[in-house]
Amino acid sequence: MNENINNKLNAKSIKPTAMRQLVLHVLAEQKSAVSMQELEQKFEKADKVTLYRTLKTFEEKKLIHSIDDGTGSIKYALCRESCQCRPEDLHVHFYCTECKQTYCLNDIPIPSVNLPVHFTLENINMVVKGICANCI
Amino acid sequence: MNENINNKLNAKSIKPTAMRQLVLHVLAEQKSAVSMQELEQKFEKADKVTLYRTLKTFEEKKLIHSIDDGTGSIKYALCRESCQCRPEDLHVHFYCTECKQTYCLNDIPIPSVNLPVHFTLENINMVVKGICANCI
DNA sequence: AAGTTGATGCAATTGAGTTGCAAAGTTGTT
DNA sequence: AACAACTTTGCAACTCAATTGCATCAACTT
Repeated sequence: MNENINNKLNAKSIKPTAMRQLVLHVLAEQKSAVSMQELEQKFEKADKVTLYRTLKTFEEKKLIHSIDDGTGSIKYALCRESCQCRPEDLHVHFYCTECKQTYCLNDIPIPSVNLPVHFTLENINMVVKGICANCI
Repeated sequence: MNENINNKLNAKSIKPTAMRQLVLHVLAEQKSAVSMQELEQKFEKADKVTLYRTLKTFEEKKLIHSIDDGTGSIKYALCRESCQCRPEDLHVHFYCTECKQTYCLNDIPIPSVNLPVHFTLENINMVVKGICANCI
């Protein structure tokens, strides 16, 4: 298993078990965010629950972030190195209604919103739906 | 039953059945968006499925809009008169982590996003999480 | 009044996410 | 190496919201 994988796990203080190395390896090669179900199918033998808990752990440790794109199944994608999952780290996500893929638009930060007085901000979710460049 | 209710139904060409009048009436008096479950509890006798289909109809006819606030249950709220549910009609939603209510920030339009080239926009969902003015 | 269409209500299903618990694996101590 | 303490994994079973099928009921048409 790639040395890089273990570095990433260690950097976020996640014990590098075989399962976790495998899951991280697969996540790292995705071009779009994946659901638990999709991830499950990428392994021969994979227990849904273990996968579920692995993703939970990764998310807690801010190695990945989850995206609720409104399709009913949550998608997961790697965080950038620098990401702390703070509001200012967040980016826009794009769901293509044609290829049904959810993409991280890492270069597009979520625009700031002027909330009404006395509203405080903790988090923002912004998902744009449309057709991606590949599907036009 | 209020004459206004029937006008609204007629305006969106929805047949004004007793059920629909009732549901619209309840929806109209809400200050925040409600889930199907919450709505169900506001009636003595209410069938979940009828409610479900009523809401679907209302949504199709653009009388209400649904909000996926990330809590796992979809919320519904009345559209404004002028609303066509086009991207430029959309507003930001706010989920308060304290009172667990989801509010339409009708006065805050969703900021425009510069998508990468060849991405086309159909729809945007933007939910801000935090604490609302009542809960501070 | 019969026929057509749409609305409603009940039962049952789907599908994603989640929990409980026991078995297997890992780590540290003697 | 042997043991205890803790963590991770895998199976079964459950929850909860959303959805479908189908039979019944209501309203409108000719």
